[in-house]
Amino acid sequence: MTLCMAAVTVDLVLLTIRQGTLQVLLIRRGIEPYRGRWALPGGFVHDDEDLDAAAARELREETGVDPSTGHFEQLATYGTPGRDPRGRVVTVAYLAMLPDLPAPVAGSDAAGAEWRPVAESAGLAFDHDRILADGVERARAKLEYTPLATAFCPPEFTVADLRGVYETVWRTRLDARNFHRKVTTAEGFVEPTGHSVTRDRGRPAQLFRRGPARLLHPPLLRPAPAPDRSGSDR
Amino acid sequence: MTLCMAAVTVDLVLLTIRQGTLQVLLIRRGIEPYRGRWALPGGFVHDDEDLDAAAARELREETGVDPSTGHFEQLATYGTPGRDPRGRVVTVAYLAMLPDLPAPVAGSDAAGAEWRPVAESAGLAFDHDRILADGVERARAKLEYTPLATAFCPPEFTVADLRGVYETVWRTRLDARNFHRKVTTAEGFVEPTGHSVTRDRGRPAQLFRRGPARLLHPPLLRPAPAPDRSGSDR
DNA sequence: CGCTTTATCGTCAGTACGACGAGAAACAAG
DNA sequence: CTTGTTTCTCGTCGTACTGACGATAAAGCG
Repeated sequence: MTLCMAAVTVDLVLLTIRQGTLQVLLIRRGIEPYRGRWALPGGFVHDDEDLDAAAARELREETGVDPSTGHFEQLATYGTPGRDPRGRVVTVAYLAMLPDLPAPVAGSDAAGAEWRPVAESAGLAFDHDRILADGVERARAKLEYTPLATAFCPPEFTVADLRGVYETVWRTRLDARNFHRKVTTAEGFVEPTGHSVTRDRGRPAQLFRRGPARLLHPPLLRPAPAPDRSGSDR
Repeated sequence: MTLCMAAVTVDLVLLTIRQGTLQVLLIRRGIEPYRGRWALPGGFVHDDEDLDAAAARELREETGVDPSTGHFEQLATYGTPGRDPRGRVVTVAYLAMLPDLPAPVAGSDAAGAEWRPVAESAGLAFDHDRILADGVERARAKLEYTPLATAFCPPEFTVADLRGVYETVWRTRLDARNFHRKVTTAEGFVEPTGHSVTRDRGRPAQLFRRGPARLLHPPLLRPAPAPDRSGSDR
């Protein structure tokens, strides 16, 4: 039995919503392999560094954002032989859902870090297409039974903002009135701040902040996910 | 930046239901560290071997079971420095939900492989307590919105068998009549075989097989998971 | 001041679910 | 063979939740 030693990296699927579209932070690779191609940000895990800590460090390095902003979780691990032509590399992917950052990609050490629409992100380096797809699918599913849509929002937001998150991530249109009822009556989903704002036009909207709930009971299900979906393992 | 090379292993959380309790396959360790303690089965990933393939191989080696039996998925990855006193070891954990195997632990190469109740499995080697807990929690959650409870059942089973799976894994009691309605009317959950069997006493029950659905719409929610649950990340 | 736009509240019917009654079909005991 | 017990299966009822959609409130615009 061969004992496998491998390089261990973390890759980040950083999702946010900008200009009404779901966007992911990508880096233009400056070196081979895949030079000039877009890739997910990531890097090697240090000796004596926890996986979560490595991912959090990369997040800070790439975006200057504190991991406590938004939501952060381990996604999955990818280690198919040959996924990196330089040798055996096992990567632990992390998924983050972040609000639209005012100072985007500030302290980034990677040259060409950029928010790019997920819909136009095919053709990434390595197996990052797959990792991104898995991350997006995870985010879609989590919106159903958790209040994590608020992770895409700033500290204070309106019901319409929150609805926009669902509509963007799910690529659906939701009824504003039913959504409003669901969100405001669900226990611990959002809490009113008392303030209100006027956006563009129309009646001013109440501002809310995140509530304490970690799960939605009952969940907020997607309209009709087609008669059957493919196996959602991994 | 230190480039981290690590040994990569796979660990298996193999769950089944035996004698009305949720059980996990454990191995009595014959060598240091943690000699004599129970641990999850697992082993090193071979060179040029995919992670999924390594997990499937271990499953076959430990149980003689084909991975297509039951359900099999990646759970999470654990790589905290010091989790293995021998050096940096990153382990990719896999979760399997298996029917009660007629020939249990047959081709097992590990000396003392044994099915043991999850409830009595505290004090495992390494961080396996945590991995097991994560696996059980994942299984509990998946029963809600997937038809994977059938993975614990043999090819043909009764509604009562299936209800037993839910009751055992959730440690709850469900109303037999409501459960029967839910299962038989949910699209693609189960399909009648036409046969029926008499178990101990009582009216004979219809036999079913797994249906084609991968998701339950709407889900089968647990009664009342306490007012609030802790963060369920990782 | 109407008109448009957005936010919020309300209504109504259909679906799903929890609680529970009742019949059907087996076995065991008398 | 009858009665009782057990388990499976079908129904009923009230409540909760959801989807469709009408109506009102409160802003900006011309």
